[in-house]
Amino acid sequence: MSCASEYVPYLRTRGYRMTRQRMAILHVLRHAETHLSPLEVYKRARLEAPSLTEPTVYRTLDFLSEIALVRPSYNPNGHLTYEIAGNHHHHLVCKNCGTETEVEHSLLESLYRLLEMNSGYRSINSHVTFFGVCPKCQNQKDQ
Amino acid sequence: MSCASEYVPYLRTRGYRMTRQRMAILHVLRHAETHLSPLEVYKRARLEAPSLTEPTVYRTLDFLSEIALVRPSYNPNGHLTYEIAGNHHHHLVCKNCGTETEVEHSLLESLYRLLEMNSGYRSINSHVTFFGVCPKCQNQKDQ
DNA sequence: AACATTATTGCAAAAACTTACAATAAGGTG
DNA sequence: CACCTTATTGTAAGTTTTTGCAATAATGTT
Repeated sequence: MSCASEYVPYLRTRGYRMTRQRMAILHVLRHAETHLSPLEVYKRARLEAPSLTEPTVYRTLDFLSEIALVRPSYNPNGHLTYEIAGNHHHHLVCKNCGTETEVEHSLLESLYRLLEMNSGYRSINSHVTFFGVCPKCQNQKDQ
Repeated sequence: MSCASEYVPYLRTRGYRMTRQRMAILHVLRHAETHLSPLEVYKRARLEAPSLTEPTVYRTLDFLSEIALVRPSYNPNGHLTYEIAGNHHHHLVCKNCGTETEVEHSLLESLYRLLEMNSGYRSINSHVTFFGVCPKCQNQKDQ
């Protein structure tokens, strides 16, 4: 019985079903220390659910993002990667070396409220990835 | 003589070359009223530069982003689209209908400075796309 | 204007991602 | 437990994006 079975009621109450494939994918994401690309997810989840195919991985990641069980974000190459939803944070990635830092959501909270007031939009809750140059790479350029 | 020739010195001083293909792509972006997908850029620029190929479009858009002549951003489907760089703004896109609103960069300026102070990162200048629900779609749900 | 250097392109193929649709199986009901 | 409904998957094929490398052409130099 996988640790992912705790998501069953969450799906059930929304009219969705738990499947071996979703179980495997959620399990992989829960135990990943970092963001994973769809291909990475596929490789790992296939071990648990051998019939799993790539289209299903793409669809499932998209679906799980939709219902907020996983959080998508863009890597420096502009490709989507995924991580399990949990502590709400954003990412700051070094343009040069790719090093990642987490950004507390609280830092963005007031900006989101401001955007909502200015634009009339609601429910702004996107995960955002910022790019900059990290301290280490700054020093290298100084030399 | 295309309007894009004014970019020649910008490229030249950085050690890059102006080509018919880059000219065509810059021209297309300058006259586009909105973001364009690589395919759209390809279709339009090909009229000006018949030998143009898709790989070149992808490479050129990436290159022009790199040197800040065009600004990339993500559409609601997560695909990259491009627009000519100019007035510095971000985008707020409706999750539901896709309507786009511009967000003044000044609203983000202080956040960027805050991020830099907290993280030690520098040169945070990413274009960001936010997603929310626009006023029109909010009303539809109320009914 | 011819030549040299090398940035840039086109080509061909691979890799990544998406879609349509028929087959499968999750979970509710009798 | 057998049956029904329909959410979900696999298959096969399409589209989009990326890559390696040889051919091309933009610019500086003579």
